[in-house]
Amino acid sequence: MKIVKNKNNRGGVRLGAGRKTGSGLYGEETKVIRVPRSSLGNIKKYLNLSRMNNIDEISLAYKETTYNPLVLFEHKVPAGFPSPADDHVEKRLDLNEYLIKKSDATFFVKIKGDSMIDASINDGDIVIIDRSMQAKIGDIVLASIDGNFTIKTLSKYKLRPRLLPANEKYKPIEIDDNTQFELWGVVTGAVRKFK
Amino acid sequence: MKIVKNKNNRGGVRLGAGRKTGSGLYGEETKVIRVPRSSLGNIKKYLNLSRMNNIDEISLAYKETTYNPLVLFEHKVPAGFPSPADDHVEKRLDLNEYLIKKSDATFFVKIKGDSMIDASINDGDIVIIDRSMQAKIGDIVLASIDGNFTIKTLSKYKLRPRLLPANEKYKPIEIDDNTQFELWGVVTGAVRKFK
DNA sequence: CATTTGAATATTGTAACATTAATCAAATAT
DNA sequence: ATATTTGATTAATGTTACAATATTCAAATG
Repeated sequence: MKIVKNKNNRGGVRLGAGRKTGSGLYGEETKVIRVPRSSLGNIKKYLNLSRMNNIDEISLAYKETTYNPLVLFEHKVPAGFPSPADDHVEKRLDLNEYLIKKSDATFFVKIKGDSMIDASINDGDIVIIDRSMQAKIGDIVLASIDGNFTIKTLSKYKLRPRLLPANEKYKPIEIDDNTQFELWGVVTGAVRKFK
Repeated sequence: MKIVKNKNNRGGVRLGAGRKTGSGLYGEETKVIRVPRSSLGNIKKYLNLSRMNNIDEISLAYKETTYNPLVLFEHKVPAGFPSPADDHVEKRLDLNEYLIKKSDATFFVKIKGDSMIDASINDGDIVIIDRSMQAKIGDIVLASIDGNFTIKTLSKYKLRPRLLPANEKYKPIEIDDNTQFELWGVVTGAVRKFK
């Protein structure tokens, strides 16, 4: 047997050596989960998404509508506008009820960017999406194109789907056989907070 | 030591016994993957949604754009926005909660006309009004002018209040001593229904 | 013939492990 | 002096292992 002595004698114990926390792919803690094989591709693709286009974040609809009775005046209010304190003219409105049909199939997406500005959907708005609804031509939809999420108007061009941004600055997106195209749901409403 | 004999003598080796493949949650093979913690909630939600919704296809009659839902990911969570990333508890967004601060002082008005179109408030929208809030210059307010109600941006001109429409077609409304002017509240949000 | 029961086996969440990657400062080279 | 090389060190990551659970079957029982 031959004992090989190291040519080099470098390195050694060093204080504070080693990889730093947060130096990983995600820069944060990770967890192990088990997922169905058919979803693996989508999930990995999602994890690899570098940018999100005009989607900021997402959340689910509240399950039980907290019926929060409030007054609604709907009209052109001529002279003699009724006081909101007058309870005989009031209509009650639950925003959840008004804006959400199927809460199980509904979720929210916060909008980033100005690509839907002509449809009065602005940066910071939250749009309401129904996943169970059939998308028709002309509907505003949430879709993913080659891994990027976007909210656009669904249209048709030469027998293929096409996505139209509601802002002249942007071009329509054509879908061909080489385009990964997935429809996530139909935008049924939008809310905005001023204050 | 005491030897306990089983009262029962059932069961035993049986051919073909045991759980069947495909009897699991997803009905298919699963795999284990590691994902960043902030994505956990959305991935789980995605897995839930795709399980309970067997949506098949986009309604465009044209073939192979199969509905293959993808995961949305959430990056930043502003204050007050519930985080779907919470491990077990699936938090949901309550629109009433999100848009209304003081329900006692809040009421709704349905918008007619296009005078606020530049503020992305359109005909048919419902705006949310807080009566208890102190109106500041720049706020969108509900006011009555000589008995007519209107929604405009509050501004100031020569020490007097002035109401600005958010549409170039319309002129600012000046308030003088002969004008009946009353502030009814501050517009804190708006909702719109597409479908 | 219906019900009870324990064996059998897939499922599923999590822990453990091995491999890879990143980081540091001493040792060496220039 | 300054730059480069190097191995120790430690986090990150993908995979396997494992324990607990859920499901299914048919023999034993009533």
